[in-house]
Amino acid sequence: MHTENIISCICRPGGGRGPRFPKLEKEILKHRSCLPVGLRRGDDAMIQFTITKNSKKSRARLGVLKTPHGEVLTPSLVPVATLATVKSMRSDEVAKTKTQILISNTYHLHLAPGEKVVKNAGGLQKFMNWPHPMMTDSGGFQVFSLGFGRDLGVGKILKFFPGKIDRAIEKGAQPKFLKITREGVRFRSPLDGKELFLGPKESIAIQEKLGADIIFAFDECTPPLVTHEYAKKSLTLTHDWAKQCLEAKKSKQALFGIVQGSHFEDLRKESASFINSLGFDGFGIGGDLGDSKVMTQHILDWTMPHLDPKKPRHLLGIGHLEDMEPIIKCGVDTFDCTVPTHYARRGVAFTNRGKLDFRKAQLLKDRKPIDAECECLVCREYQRDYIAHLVRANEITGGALLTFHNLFFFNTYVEKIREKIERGIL
RNA sequence: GCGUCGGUGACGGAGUGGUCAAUCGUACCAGACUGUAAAUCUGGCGCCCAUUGGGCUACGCAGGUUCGAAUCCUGCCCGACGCA
Repeated sequence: MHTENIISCICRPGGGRGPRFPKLEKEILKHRSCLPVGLRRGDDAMIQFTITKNSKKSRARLGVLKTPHGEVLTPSLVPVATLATVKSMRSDEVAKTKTQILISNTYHLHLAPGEKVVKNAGGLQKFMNWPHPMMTDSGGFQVFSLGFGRDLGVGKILKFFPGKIDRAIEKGAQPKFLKITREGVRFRSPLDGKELFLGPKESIAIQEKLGADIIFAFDECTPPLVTHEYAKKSLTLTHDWAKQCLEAKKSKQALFGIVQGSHFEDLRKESASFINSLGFDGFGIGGDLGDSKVMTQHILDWTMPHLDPKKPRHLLGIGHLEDMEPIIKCGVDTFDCTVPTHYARRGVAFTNRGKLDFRKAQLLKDRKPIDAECECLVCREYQRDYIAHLVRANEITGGALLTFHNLFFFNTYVEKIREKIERGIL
């Protein structure tokens, strides 16, 4: 039952036809955050998710995610703007890449410039001149990337790791540079050694000041190579934090709970059911995603059936081109990924004929656009030789042009997937 | 013309008798990158074979000293600066 309805029953007995008690209503609404977690459902939040079509061929669906800053047609890529910028790009340029929504980061924005600065500016959107939808990640990924990820030099998906059995992370293990406790995580910045404590309450407080439309619960993103025991223990922590996040939130921002459970079927199912039961506005699917794309698929297959189908599901940190169709077919509505922006700054463009590395000298003699079929501004107005020159000369404009193209290309790619769902072929 | 200092791999620049095919940086070549410690990181970079390894040619040029020279000596060539 929706919160507003509950309040309505209390204040307007007789299905709304009875006498009204506006003062009581106002009072209850004021203390809405004191309601038990289970009663405080997502309808408080200022997002609305409408599914416009369910695929008959897969779990894929089309939807519209309404936020106070506009609508997002789903499935959608969420480009990453960690420090309140899509690196190398102006926000008005990003808007021309078919980007609908961005995600920024709690941990990094807290360290610089600090959430107060952002709040003073009127929130993230005003701060960075992006008057469109936004999310903030909770800092949970940094528990991994600055923790075991840093220690072992591995990413979310384990590709190859020599001696991986000896390096398995056992229950009770701690990363070298941070400490994970029941209350939260004590970080030490690898940049300047600065300490930062982030737990569910801290993360939510920061995200409320940052003011994105959608915020995420603080979780422990588990590394690959964890034992079942470690993952299980970590899961109780993440679940505990999830409840605390719901309790801590006072704003009307939508809060997404994050499903963990590593690559273990029982834990993923348990986590999905539990997170689903708490009354979040939507879901994030996080953590390590196995050692192959097949495994990622399994993980999604275990998870999705346990999540309320009416609520949006965001897959955290996945989005190579070849990943998109499979994850969308599993029922993912939004997903963020650093790949398009990250690769661009390394000189790599994505095209209909594969990756193109602009560091290669041969492109200096190439007068063609990045991708003849791409309709982005860069492909219409610039040629490969110039971009190769910029990249090789280490000119920031090279990274900027490639970022523009990659974002446009990735967004167009998702757009085509949406069309496929629309036409019933996916 | 005299004097001083100097000439090292594509470039900048260490090394000043053996452990030197020569530290390091740049450039170049290759590879990696999935909720961004990321305009980053890793590897290669005289030539020829090779799996560890081996052979050859090299520190301006030509000689010399020495068991051994990029390193010491002599001459020459070139450069910078100073004095005429």
